[in-house]
Amino acid sequence: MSRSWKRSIGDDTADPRCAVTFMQTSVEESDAPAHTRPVRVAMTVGGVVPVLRVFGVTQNSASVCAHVHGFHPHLWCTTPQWQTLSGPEAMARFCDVLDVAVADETRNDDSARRVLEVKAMPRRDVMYHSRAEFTQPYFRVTLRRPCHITACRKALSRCERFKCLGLTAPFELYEADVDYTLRYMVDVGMVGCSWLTAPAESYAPRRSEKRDTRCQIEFDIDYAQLVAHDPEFAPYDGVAPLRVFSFDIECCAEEGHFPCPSSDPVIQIAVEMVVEPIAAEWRRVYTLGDCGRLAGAEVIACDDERQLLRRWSSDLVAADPDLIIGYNVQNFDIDYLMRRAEALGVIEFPYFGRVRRKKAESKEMTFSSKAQGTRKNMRAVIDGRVVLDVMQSIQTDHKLSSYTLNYVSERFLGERKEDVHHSMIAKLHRGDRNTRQRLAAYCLKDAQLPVRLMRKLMLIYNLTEMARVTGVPLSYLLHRGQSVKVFSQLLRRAGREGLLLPTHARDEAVVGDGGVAYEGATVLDAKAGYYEVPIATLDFASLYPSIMRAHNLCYTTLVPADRRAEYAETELTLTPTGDCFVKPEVRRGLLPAILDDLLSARKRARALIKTTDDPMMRGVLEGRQLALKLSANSVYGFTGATVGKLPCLAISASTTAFGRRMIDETRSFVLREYTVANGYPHDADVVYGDTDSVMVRFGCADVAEAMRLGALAADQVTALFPAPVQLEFEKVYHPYLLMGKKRYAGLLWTRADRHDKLDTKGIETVRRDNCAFARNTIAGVLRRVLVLRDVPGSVEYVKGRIEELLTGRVDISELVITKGLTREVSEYATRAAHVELAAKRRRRHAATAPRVGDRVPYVILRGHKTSKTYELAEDPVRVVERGLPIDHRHYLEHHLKLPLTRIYAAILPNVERALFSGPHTMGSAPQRLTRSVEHAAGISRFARVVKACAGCRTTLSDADRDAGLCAHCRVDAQSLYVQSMLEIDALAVAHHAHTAECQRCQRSVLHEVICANRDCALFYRRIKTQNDLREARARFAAVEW
DNA sequence: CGATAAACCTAT
DNA sequence: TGAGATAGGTTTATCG
Ligand SMILES: Nc1ccn([C@H]2C[C@H](O)[C@@H](COP(=O)(O)OP(=O)(O)OP(=O)(O)O)O2)c(=O)n1
Repeated sequence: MSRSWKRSIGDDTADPRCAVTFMQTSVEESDAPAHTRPVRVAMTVGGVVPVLRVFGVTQNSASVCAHVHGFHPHLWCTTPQWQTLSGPEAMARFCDVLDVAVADETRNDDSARRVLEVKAMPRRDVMYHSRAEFTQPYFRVTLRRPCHITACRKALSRCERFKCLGLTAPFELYEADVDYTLRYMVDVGMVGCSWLTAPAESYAPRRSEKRDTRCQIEFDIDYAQLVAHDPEFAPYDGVAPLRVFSFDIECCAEEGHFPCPSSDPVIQIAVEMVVEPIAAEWRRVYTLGDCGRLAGAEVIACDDERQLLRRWSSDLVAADPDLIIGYNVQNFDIDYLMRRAEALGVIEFPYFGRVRRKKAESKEMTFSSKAQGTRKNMRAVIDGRVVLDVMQSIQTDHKLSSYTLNYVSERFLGERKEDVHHSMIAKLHRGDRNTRQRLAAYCLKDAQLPVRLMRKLMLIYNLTEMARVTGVPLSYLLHRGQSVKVFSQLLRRAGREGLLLPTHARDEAVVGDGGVAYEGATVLDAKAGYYEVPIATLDFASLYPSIMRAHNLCYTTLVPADRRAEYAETELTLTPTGDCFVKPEVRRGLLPAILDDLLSARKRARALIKTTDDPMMRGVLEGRQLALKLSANSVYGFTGATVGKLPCLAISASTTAFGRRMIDETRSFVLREYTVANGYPHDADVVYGDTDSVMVRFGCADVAEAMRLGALAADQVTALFPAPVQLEFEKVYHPYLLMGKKRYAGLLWTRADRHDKLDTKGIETVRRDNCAFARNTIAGVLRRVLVLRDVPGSVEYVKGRIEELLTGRVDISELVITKGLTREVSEYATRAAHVELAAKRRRRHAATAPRVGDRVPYVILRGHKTSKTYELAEDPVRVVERGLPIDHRHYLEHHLKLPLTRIYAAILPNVERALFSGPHTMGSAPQRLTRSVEHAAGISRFARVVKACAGCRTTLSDADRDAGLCAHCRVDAQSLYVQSMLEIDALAVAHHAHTAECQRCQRSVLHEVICANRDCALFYRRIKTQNDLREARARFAAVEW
């Protein structure tokens, strides 16, 4: 076991007489001239051939690179005139003609043969069920290189080229859109993160002078020799010890500027190396200039930046990590380091991948999906190492209102983190060894946090499991979407049954009303109201997957309308959309089988949740369970994805149609069965339902009885439907506030003796685009009404909150609204506050401005009555720094009033009078805050400077200017004096308290607080009291007492 | 001014 | 050549 920073080179160097077994972490494409192949392979070819580099780790933590030879990509095709191609002679001619055609479609390639083989094989199309054992042969076209696949597709589309063979009809393509890496993995039965064995004597170890990589074990092997193990069974269900390299850099920018790699130096890099899941850890901090000692970390002080970069790069190579992690490392750190090294001419720097003589790269990628939106990111490509950007993982798995390291640390680790403002970084760097030591401590912390997040979120375990269940390599999980996972599973299942996936022609999707291709689920009308009796919730378990399994919905089971006559009625299922599928007894579909796998994995994850009491752990396992559920639902979604690889709306539309029928039947059953006429004390009512759930008012007053009836009804309804469809009694809401479709809140009970929690759906409290003030206030109301059952208390609470707001006592951090920037600023059709601000910020400071996919935080400032809201959005940090005036009344009118009115509509008569009139709505924000935006922004800069009375803030006449008080206030100067002193005193105390709290956070009272954590309420409070104090003192000083 | 479209985010 | 799906509520800008 490797127990040092450097990955030890011990007895692990491969002895060809022993087998090598390792866990695969990455599969990468490369190529080499065929004549240099060190191992014998089945197919003899010339020119450049592809070589797969399979990287991984042994159980002893030795790094491995297997150069896998002899695997060539292929696609399939067929033609209605297949009979023309019977016989070896015709095939040989076809092969030759195709080779020429492919050559004509290929650029920059050697002249060696491209079409290596065309072989007719008995296969079938996954589309449609067919009884026939054999319909027509399919031709497997093996090509030399991955780039020839595209060329071959183009060649096959040119019908005229094949006229000479008597082929005039267009070819139909199959599996012509499969990535080479995935093709290989599917064909050899290798799933992501699986264990592999190169058996003894099957491989050729690389002698040191022939090594291409820096892995400890490096060998060549024929692809047919490398054995892939099933991850289902021990010992191949485990995870190898992975070496994880986490780092963070600090740069020194010009005053007030964001660092720019062409001019601004990298001054520190902190690294934490860990071996997962073993707790071995090493820490190093590379500093520019000498630096005091750090506990638990080695300081490597460099005199020169070039030396620092070189040292970091070579240390990374020595550490030989499998995983490189960090927070936002792809967008910032890695890219910056590489650009910086280039600017400094440190040519050896980018060679920190595992492949010698290959540079790491950083390139821009955009990912776009409906659920995730559009995200533009840099992606670091480092051969043999997987880059896991913890920020990106959290962005895909969690919906948060901010994704800064500060915010997520607090959220997931429960600890505040300091953020050193860039101007401070330069100061600390330019100071002495002590200030640099301080900086190094921050830098190190930022390198350690990603490791802690990774552990807490169990990223490695969760990703490994997902890679194994869905079959895709780790990198696909990090950079691609749901569809490739479904595609991978489909390819595997189809392959096992001799079926081929047609390559879908990309034409315009048939889009119906509102840009939707087919009808989705039913949402029952909500009987809005406040229910004081228990409402039982019945919910189908994994509804769409269970429908697809129950009715055997699949490409392979679909029967086209004109072939129904070939089947007995009992062999078919007619779906509500009029589509027809064969029953599982005739043929079991691929999709149901895929869903079986995913759902059993989900079941295992759910079972694990019950084994722990730690809420954080439960949360993580819950996330894993949800990810598997999402994958299962995405199997359904894949069939409905009209811009995807294999849409089949008969499947997706039938699934939703069954779902609609089921929710209707469930509703009718409950209404019909649970009646006074049938001996129950009350007539039941279905007050709401969405897609797969019904909310039932059985009429009983106690929770236990509602649970009993709910469970009973669930079982009865389950019996109405084919297995594995199952209606579950899940929970009771009591009381229940139903506001409308997709909007409700209720106290949730899963057991009769105590409630679980307040559950809120769709209401403002769960929406990230509401400010915390609105969310917290509404949540406070819901808690008082539904949990404490104290309506009058809730009214008082609201009034108090409104008063706080209007008197300027609400912290700015509670008034920050965030909205996602969903596209480029120029692409918006209408103006919107967050978009205008994003544009403004770009003009101010392009490097720190929000990018597509980022969330834009803003507050609304006071402005002229004629101003549009979108003109009044401003960056919260700027607002605090400059003391810009917030439009508190805007928050009342636009973020609180309507939501609260809707909530109270079911609870209180005359909401307007009860909540929004009275003295608390008068407000009396301090004058300082009532300056208009124009004033603050300097539009009235040329106006004569007026001076206000320190007592009442009225404008002072020239005569009173020097005194600082108007005639009226001068009368009571003495009490004003006391008042002012008290105000200054209170502010000083508050400022001291905030500073002290920040010092506690930074774990040092000896130093000035330098944190600028925008996601920390304390930061805003501290700056605000600081400003208030300064102004109060200035006002005081302006008076001739 | 009222209707409608655009934008966002959520429920399932 | 990549991208699971649809339903629906609310706020704000814009159109007529
Ligand atoms: N991201 C999602 C969530 C749901 N659905 C569809 C398919 C689901 O079967 C159905 C019901 O959704 P639920 O959220 O109730 O989840 P499930 O029924 O799938 O799972 P369970 O109720 O077992 O948690 O809605 C979907 O297509 N995509």
